[in-house]
Amino acid sequence: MTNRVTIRDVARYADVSMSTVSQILNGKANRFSNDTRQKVLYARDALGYVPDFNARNLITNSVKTIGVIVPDIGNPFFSTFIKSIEFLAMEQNCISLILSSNDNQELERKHLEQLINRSIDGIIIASPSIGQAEIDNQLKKNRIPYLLIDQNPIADGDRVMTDDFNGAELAVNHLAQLGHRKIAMIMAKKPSDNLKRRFFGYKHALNSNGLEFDEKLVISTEMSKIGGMNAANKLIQTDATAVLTVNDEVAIGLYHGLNLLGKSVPDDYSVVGYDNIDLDEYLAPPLTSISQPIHELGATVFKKLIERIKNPDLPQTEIMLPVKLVKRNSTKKLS
Amino acid sequence: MTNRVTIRDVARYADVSMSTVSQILNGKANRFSNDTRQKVLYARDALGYVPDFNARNLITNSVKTIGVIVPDIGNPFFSTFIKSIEFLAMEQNCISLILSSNDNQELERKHLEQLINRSIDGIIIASPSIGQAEIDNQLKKNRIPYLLIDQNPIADGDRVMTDDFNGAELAVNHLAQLGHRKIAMIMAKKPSDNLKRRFFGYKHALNSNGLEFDEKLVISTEMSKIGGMNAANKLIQTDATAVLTVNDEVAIGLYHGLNLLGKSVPDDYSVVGYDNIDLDEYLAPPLTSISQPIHELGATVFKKLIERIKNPDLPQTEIMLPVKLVKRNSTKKLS
DNA sequence: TTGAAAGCGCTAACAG
DNA sequence: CTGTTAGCGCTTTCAA
Repeated sequence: MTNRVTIRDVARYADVSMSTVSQILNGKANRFSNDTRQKVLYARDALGYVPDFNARNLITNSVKTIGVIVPDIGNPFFSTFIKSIEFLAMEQNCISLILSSNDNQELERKHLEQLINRSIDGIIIASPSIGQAEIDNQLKKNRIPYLLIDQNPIADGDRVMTDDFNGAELAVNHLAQLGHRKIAMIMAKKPSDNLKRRFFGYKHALNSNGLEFDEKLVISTEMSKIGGMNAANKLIQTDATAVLTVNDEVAIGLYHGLNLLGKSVPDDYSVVGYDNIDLDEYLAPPLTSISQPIHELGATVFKKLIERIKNPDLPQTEIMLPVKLVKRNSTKKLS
Repeated sequence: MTNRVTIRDVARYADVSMSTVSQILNGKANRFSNDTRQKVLYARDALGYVPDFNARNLITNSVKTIGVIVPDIGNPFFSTFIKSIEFLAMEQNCISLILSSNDNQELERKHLEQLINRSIDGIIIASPSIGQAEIDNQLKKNRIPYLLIDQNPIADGDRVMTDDFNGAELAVNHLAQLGHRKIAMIMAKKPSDNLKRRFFGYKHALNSNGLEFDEKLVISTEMSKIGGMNAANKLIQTDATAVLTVNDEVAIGLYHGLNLLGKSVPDDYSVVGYDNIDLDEYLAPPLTSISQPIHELGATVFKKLIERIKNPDLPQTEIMLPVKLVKRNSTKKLS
C-alpha cells in the first residue's frame, strides 16, 4: 500500500547491488571503496531509507527487546526499577517491554504468551505469580533467557535479590534499641518469597534482641493502602508499641487507619516501613524505612540478563544486594 | 541454532502442505475437511508450534504494537493511564510499548526513533516535550498514526483531553463558596498546554466569583514534591487563605512544607489538588481534588487510535472529557 | 478441499 | 572491493 523505500530502491538509486547496500549500512563499510560508500549513504539519505525491522529480525533472529513483568507498575518501587532498566536498555538500542500483571493471572498468562510470540530476547520476572509451570512450559521450552528478581520462589534460573532477611533485622534492631519490647509486624496475607524472608528476619531479630515472638503481634493483611488501613484496627487491640510493615504502601494505609482511630505516630506507635519510596519523607511524620538499592538492582539485573542471552550455558548465579535503614521521624524512644 | 518448530515441521507431521497449515491456523479453517483440520491442530499441539512473529509481520506489515510515550511513569496519574491502555491493548492481542521520557529529551528522541524503526502501528503521545518538529520529521514522514493527549500544544492530529479549564473553575468555585476571597494558585514553572488551561480556568473563575486576580497569589514552582514544598515558603508570605495546586504531587509537597512551617491544612489554608490520585484519601488531611476520568481517557484514546490506524484518512477529531470535584477534608469554611 | 509457487525485505556466505 | 545466490518463516494468490 505505502511506497515504503526498500533496500532495493537504495541499491538501484546508488547503482550498486543490494548486498553492497546492506553491508555498508551494517558496519562492514570498510570493505568498500570510499566512492561506493558515499553513493550508498547519499542514496539512503536522499530516499529516506529505514531498514524494515521485521525483515531484519527474521534473519538475525533477535528483536533487541527484553520483557519485564512486574506485579504493579503503580507501585513506586517498581516504577523506579523500570525506569532504571529502561535507561540501560536504551543505551544498547534495546527496548524494554513493560507488562504490569495487576494481580490478574489471566492477563499475565496472555502477556507471557505475547512476549514469547514476539521471540523476545530475554525476560525479567519481577512478579511473584509466574510459577514453575510457566517457566517450564513457556520459557524453557522456547529457550528464552530469563532472570528472576526476589519476589519469586522459583529456584531455577538466575536470581538477583536484596537482603530482605537483614532488612527486617535492621528494622527490629532499631526499634529494640529505642526500647520497644512489643514489636508487631504487618505481614502480607499471601506473601511472596521475599516477604517471607522479611518475616524470618523479623522473627530472628526478635530473638537476638532477647524478645519473645508472639503470634498475636503478627497481623496479616492485603498488600495495599486499604490493607494497611484495616490493619490499624487489629493493631490497637494488641499491646504493641512499635510495628514493622511489610512495605511502605501498607505503612501509608496504617498511618491513615491509626489517624482515624485517634492514635499518633510516633507517640503511640513507632512505625518502620520497607522500600524507602520517594514519598516517605513527605509523610506526616516522615517514615523510617528500609532502603533497597533499586538502581543497583536494575543495573545488576540487566547486566546479568545480557550475559545470559549472550551465553546461555553460563552457570546459574544468585546475587544478593545489601539494604539499609533510613531513619526518619516515625520512630521514637519508648517513654 | 535452535530447533525452532516451523510451519514446515507441522506440515510434514500432519502430512499436508504448509499453506494448508497456515490457512487452518489463520481463521480459514472452514475451507478444509474436518479430518485435515484435526490433523493440523493435533500436529501443532504435539510439536508445540508457535508462529514466528517476525516472519508473519514481514508479510502482514503490522506488529500489533502501539507505543505510549509518557513524561513520567512514576506519576500515579500516568501509571493508571498506562494500566488502562495496557488492558485494552491486550484484549486485542496487541502490546503497548511504554516509554517514560523522564524529562530527558535525548532519551525521548531515541525512544521515538526506536519506535519508528520497529514500524509500530501507532503511537500515543502523552508527553509535552514531543514537538512539532518530531511529529513532522518522524511521524508524518513515516506515516505513523498518532494521537495526542492533553499535555501537548500541537494542534495537528487527533486529540483527547480533559476539561482543564473547567477543573480549575470547579476548584475555585468550591473555595469561593467556602468564603475564601484570597485564593492562590501554585503553578508549574514551565507549564504544558493543559496546565495553562488550568490557569486560565482559575483566572476566569476568580472573575466570575467577583474576586480580583492578584499576580502575587500565583506561585510558580517545579512540578514535583520538592517544588510543592518550596512553594510553601512563598505561600505564607501572601495573604491567601486557600490554594489550588497544579496537581496532587505538588499538593503533597505543599502539605509537607506547610507542616514544617507550623501551618495547618485546612485550618490555616484550604487546599485543592488536581488529579485525584489514589493517595489523596490517605493524606492527612485527605485531599480535596479534581478528578479526571482516567479510564475513560484511556479507553477513548485507544479507540480513537485504532480507528485512525484502520483509516488514516478520517478527519481529525478533538474530544474533551469532563472532570469533577471530589471533596475531602483539606478545605473548610473560612472562619 | 488442497497444494504449488511466488514473494515479503533483508542478510550472509561465497565467489570473483 | 563487489555482486550472485540462497534463503529466514510465513502468507497468499491461483490453479487443480
